[in-house]
Amino acid sequence: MDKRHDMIVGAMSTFEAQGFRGTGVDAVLAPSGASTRTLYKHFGSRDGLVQAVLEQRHRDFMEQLGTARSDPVGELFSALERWLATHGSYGCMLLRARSEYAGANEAIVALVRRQKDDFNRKIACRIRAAIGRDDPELATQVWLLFEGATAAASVADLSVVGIARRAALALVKAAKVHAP
Amino acid sequence: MDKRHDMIVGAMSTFEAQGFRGTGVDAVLAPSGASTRTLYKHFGSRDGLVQAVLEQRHRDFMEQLGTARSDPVGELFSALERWLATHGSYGCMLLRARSEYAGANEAIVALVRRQKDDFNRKIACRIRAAIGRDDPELATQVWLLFEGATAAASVADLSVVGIARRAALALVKAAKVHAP
DNA sequence: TGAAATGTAAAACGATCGCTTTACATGACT
DNA sequence: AGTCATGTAAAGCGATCGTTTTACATTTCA
Repeated sequence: MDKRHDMIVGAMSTFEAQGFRGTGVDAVLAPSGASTRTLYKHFGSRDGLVQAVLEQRHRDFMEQLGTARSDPVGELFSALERWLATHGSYGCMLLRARSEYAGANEAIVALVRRQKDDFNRKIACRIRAAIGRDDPELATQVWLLFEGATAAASVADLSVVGIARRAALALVKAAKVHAP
Repeated sequence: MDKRHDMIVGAMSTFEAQGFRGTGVDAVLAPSGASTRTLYKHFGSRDGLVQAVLEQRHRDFMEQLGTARSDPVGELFSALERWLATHGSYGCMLLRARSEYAGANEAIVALVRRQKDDFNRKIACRIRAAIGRDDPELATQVWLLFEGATAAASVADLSVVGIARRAALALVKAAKVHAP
């Protein structure tokens, strides 16, 4: 049962650096040292492993965000900066998978959509903690800054995350002043 | 010389819908009806065609943005909405190519970085037109909203573009009030 | 007219793909 | 002790990959 996790972790780092469709199973299994036989025993297919990797990825990411505390929105971006510093900036793995498997594996496309909905619920929660009420448009704006910073960091330096953070906090502050 | 352009246009729509690495040359050439022989005569390799597609894409996109007029920043997002409505929402093709060819074709990675720098210069120009001075941080924030909306539209509906636009205009307005 | 340029159609190249199979090693648990 | 689960190693499956090649049709223009 431990090997399964090793394969997921190893495959995740390979997919991260090389993309999904352009990488063969041998390269995907190399980091964990697993044989192809074990791959098909555990996951049924290459795409099955990809799905497992994406599910693990989303769990890791959501966990790592922590819970809202003194600065619910700002800490969202602190978490992103920490994540990118340790994992590297390659763009959002979930969206990358979605775009590579569009028209080839609808289960993966649907999975990513659900994961992004999940993430949006978390952001809405942080907004409520920050301004004391729901504000769907503000939540979406913070989401866009978050996704924008994630994408931009792959072609610019990590300072874009702090810049996104200040934009988000400015929008939150403006929403806090004005009545609903 | 016309066939070359047909191949680029046809390949672009195939890459857009199916991604880059997961699509064979036959599928890429199908829309233009060109033979593989013509492909290698014009572009030397499959990757050569990919590069030509990306260059054409960037040109099309930058042209379509038009020139700053009454609302330099807001019109950036109007243009994005128009673009996504006609081309479909699959995420930024340039960033998608970058992430698929990372570790496999450094020329493509470098090309996309240059294209994004180019786009950032255009945004900085719009910011100057809007507030009468340079503001690099504000320009980056508008860029992040733009990239965020482009990415988000692939998993949410097109209304995210209007929401990004309002965030951008709010940030610009705040920058216009306060002194540098 | 006739050679050069530009195109399609189709077969075939070796390499690699995702996947299956056979054979064998290791521990764990009743 | 012996079975069962879990693993590696390695050969091989047919299919498909990017690319090259051969053969032939068409336009262009000196």
